[in-house]
Amino acid sequence: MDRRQKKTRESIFRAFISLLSEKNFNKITVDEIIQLADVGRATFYAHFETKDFLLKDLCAELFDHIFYAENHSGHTHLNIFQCDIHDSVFLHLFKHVKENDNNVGKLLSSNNNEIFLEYFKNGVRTLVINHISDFSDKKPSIVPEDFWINHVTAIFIETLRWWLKNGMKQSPELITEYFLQSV
Amino acid sequence: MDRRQKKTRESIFRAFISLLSEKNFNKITVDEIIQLADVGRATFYAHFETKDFLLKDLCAELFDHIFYAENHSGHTHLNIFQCDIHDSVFLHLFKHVKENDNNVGKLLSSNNNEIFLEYFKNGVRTLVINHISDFSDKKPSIVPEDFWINHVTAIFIETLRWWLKNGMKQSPELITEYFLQSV
DNA sequence: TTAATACTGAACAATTTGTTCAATAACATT
DNA sequence: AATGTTATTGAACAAATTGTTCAGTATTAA
Repeated sequence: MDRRQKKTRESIFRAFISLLSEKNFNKITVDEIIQLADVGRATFYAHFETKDFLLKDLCAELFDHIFYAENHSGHTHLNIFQCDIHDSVFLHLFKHVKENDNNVGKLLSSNNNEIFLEYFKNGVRTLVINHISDFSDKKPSIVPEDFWINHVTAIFIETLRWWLKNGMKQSPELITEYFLQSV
Repeated sequence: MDRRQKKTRESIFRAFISLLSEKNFNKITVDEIIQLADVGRATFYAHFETKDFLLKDLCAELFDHIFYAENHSGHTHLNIFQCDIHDSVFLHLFKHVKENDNNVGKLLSSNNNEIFLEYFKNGVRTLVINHISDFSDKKPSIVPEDFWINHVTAIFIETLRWWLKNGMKQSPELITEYFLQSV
């Protein structure tokens, strides 16, 4: 990719994240973004069709490298499995968020944009589906499988949000314990 | 309240709910609302400062009579306790939503507006706090009290959303069982 | 009947959005 | 270093939307 394109794109993302952390998505104007990013108006629209697409692209940028990756044969798989095999994937995810807290954390805790949360939720859901057998001994027999997947996903998300809201005081290991115990 | 005011207000709410069920809050224009509600532009702004306030007022309209009520001495209390004492409050809440599914249900299942969900969540949270002792025997000892309140609240909300998303096929009694068992 | 109040609808300025275009700058390649 | 390609710029533009104003009309409560 052309160096200019990359710089513009990153500059817009940076500005956008900064604005998102202090105000609601719907209150942010394109003018604010391009002024903070210091790019021309036409440039913005050359990169992103609308503000909605900007948000969607940002989601992809932030999450895809955590959740998904492509191997050489073009298949998509869960990228998170490639990391340290000794951690549970959930502990691993908590660590990811903590390391990256200027971006993912900031956005997940500012309860602004469903699109963002929705995107993240889908990633976690995929993860949960792949690990649902770890929780099957805790599943009450009367609830349907689909309910249970939803349930575990929601608990993970809410644990994460609680952690972020309270300033990530606990270690990722302890939070993982909270998560696992409360399922 | 003047009969005209009441009619106008209700007409706007009706139109707004109808629009909310088919498109995102941010995509709805004031023009669409007043055309569907069949009221003048100036009238709309005489009732609601902005579209945001309209949403907030709608939340109050739909939820306050479920969650809160004022007694004659002016104190606010949980209205839900006044209903059938034999039901658990949670079963009761599921019933409320089912009866009112053209409004509350429609809006909660269309994952559009955080303001709406946030408002609802606060009501549920108050409820959970008042009943947290019912769940204390299930609470893992390592998690903090505040975490646990969050957790139970989230499970209730997610159970409700799952139920709505799947067309409320289960009875309120069964869903309450799902909820209680998965805590 | 009357006085107060709510509604109307059109007109208005101010913001915001998304597009266009010609000029300029940065880039990759030879 | 020269060249052709591509990205960026900034200004100008129409269209859509917001929120306000006001004089005229209709409804209400008493």
